[in-house]
Amino acid sequence: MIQITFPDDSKKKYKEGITIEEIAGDISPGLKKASVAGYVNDALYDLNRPIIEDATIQIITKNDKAAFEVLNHSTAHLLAQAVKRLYPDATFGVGPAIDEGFYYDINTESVIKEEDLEEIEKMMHRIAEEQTEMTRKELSKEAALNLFEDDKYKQELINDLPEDETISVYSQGEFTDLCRGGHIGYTHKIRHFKLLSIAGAYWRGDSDRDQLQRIYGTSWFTKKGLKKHLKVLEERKERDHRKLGKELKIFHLDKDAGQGLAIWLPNGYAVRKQLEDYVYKLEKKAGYKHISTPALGTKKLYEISGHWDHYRENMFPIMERDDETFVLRPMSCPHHMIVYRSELRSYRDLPIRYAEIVTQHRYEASGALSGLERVRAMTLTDAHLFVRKDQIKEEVLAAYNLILQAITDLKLEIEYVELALRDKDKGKFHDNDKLWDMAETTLKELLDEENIDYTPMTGEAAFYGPKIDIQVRTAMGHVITMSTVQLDFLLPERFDLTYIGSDGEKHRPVVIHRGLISTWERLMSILLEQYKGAFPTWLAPVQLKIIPVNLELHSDYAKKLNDQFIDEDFRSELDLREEKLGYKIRDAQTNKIPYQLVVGDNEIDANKVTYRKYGKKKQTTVSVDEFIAMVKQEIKDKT
RNA sequence: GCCGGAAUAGCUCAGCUGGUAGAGCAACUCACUUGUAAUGAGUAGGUCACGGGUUCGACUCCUGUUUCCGGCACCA
Repeated sequence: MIQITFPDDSKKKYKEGITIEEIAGDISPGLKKASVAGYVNDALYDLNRPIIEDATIQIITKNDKAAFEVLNHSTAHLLAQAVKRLYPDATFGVGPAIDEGFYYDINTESVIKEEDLEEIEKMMHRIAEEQTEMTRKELSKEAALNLFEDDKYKQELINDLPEDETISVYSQGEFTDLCRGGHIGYTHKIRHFKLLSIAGAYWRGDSDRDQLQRIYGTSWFTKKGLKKHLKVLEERKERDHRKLGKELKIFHLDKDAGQGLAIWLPNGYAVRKQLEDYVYKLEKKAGYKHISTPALGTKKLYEISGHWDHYRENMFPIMERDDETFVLRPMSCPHHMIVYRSELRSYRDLPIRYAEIVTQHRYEASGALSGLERVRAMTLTDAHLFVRKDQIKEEVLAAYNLILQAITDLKLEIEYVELALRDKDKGKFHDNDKLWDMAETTLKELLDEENIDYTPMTGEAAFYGPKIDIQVRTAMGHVITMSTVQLDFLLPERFDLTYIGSDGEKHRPVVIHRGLISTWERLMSILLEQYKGAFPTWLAPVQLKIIPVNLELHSDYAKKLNDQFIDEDFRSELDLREEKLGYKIRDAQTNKIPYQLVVGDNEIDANKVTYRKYGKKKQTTVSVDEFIAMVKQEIKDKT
């Protein structure tokens, strides 16, 4: 007999070899049905894995977060078994559960197509109906290597396992897979799933190695859950910034203009201008000075900065004219170093904060380009802060808080904060260990002191230094970098930047690179998805649309209002087209204009307006002055 | 860049196994002159992404290129 301790500290004796499923069944039939797996002394156990010693257990039920992972991981195994039946030559890479489902990487001579997924799915259902048990077996490394002797991927995985790690395999029917486990025990418990897509993926994420075929899918405990998720996927497409950007005439991409080279249309530029003005004001208040430097610079400038050595592959090819070689700038830091260097600086001058609206060009891999999210020409307000060492923390923190301010004002949410560190084994980082350690330690300390949760990311640093990256999740579910604060001890060295200290000696300043809210391109993609194209009034390309009920009778009043609104700095437009009222109203609504004003006799008589807020049915009649005050307040509040 | 898919009117899409293209919306014309999501009638609009091939004949089949889409790698 063994003693099982439950989360509430109650204890009960069971025969050795009892499973989570049996214990759940002992408590209640309902719990048995809802149980998915369990934690046994904090280790994830399959539903049907025998427990052989005294243990504290916790039953995972369908509603627990871990349950979804277990189910999806098990579904990945089911997928692999089905694929193996249909494609006997198939070998497998990894097949984990992910946020919203699972995938499995497959190597086969056959090319699996989108249309084949249906057949694979059918086979999965058939296997599930066979009601096979998923059983665990632990074995020695030697035995494991033997078992997978025809599978180079599994061999590699086994050889890379730590020596003390237990090697386990899971079998269901004829199919056996290397796996750490945490399974649902029986194939027939997997019922509501869908295969979603097929894509290429490099073995172990290494572009120099094999490319496998990756099948993505999602698996749920109920039909309703699956259906709901599929609907979410559908709805995401509706807020795709590429679709909204076209519908609302925000931007245009044209292959004759060049791939990844986005064109801002009037509506898009109207929004961007508001953002530019907003950021300018924010920076001015925070003590930044704005400058302007060229998009073109000498190759030498980028050799000094180190970009030529470390970033060349992301740069457009050089241009030669007379005896000079030029490059299109991918970043603005080198120019800002030059600006700093242009005068003699005193310790009293620091911190110096330079900001610039910069258009930069980067040669991004063609396959990476996507709408406004990844482009080859991008504009942002970039900034570099030149500080003394004793000012680092204060200035990094101030920059971080400025970022928080912008993210809050834009109603965005931070997904998580990354601390990007270097990987000493990778060559892409400059090699001054002392500077690196100093920079990394400083940032870590700061984040800890401020109680900011962060995820360390080894190898993700910029070549010149570590960075704090602020990640947001797009409506499409992608996590992307929104803002960044980077600490740089290298460029001051390379440009020989100095200031005169209180001791009369030359000292080295430190540079903080700061990206506030990404580039206008990326920000626009995020905002379009965030707002579903319905911009808040302060950003909307057109804020007010005035529609006269009758063109002959009410146009004069509409024009008068429009003039007045434009004098108030509102972005107001008149709709004087010879169309029906209903048509114009629909047009204003489909263009997601915040305020739609219909004016007729009632309004003229009382010098009032009747407005309808976008998305709302309610009509409100107020005096013109009241309306102006209300909209002004709303713009001010950024709501 | 890599793996897979796609490309038909300004936009969204139909077009079965080869017989040179169609709808809705938008545009234009005419009539209608309107109180909160599409007035009606008509007109025009296409080297079916581009190049090469197979064929009596190619939007359709083969092939190359370009761009876009789903991922991977890369990244703001």
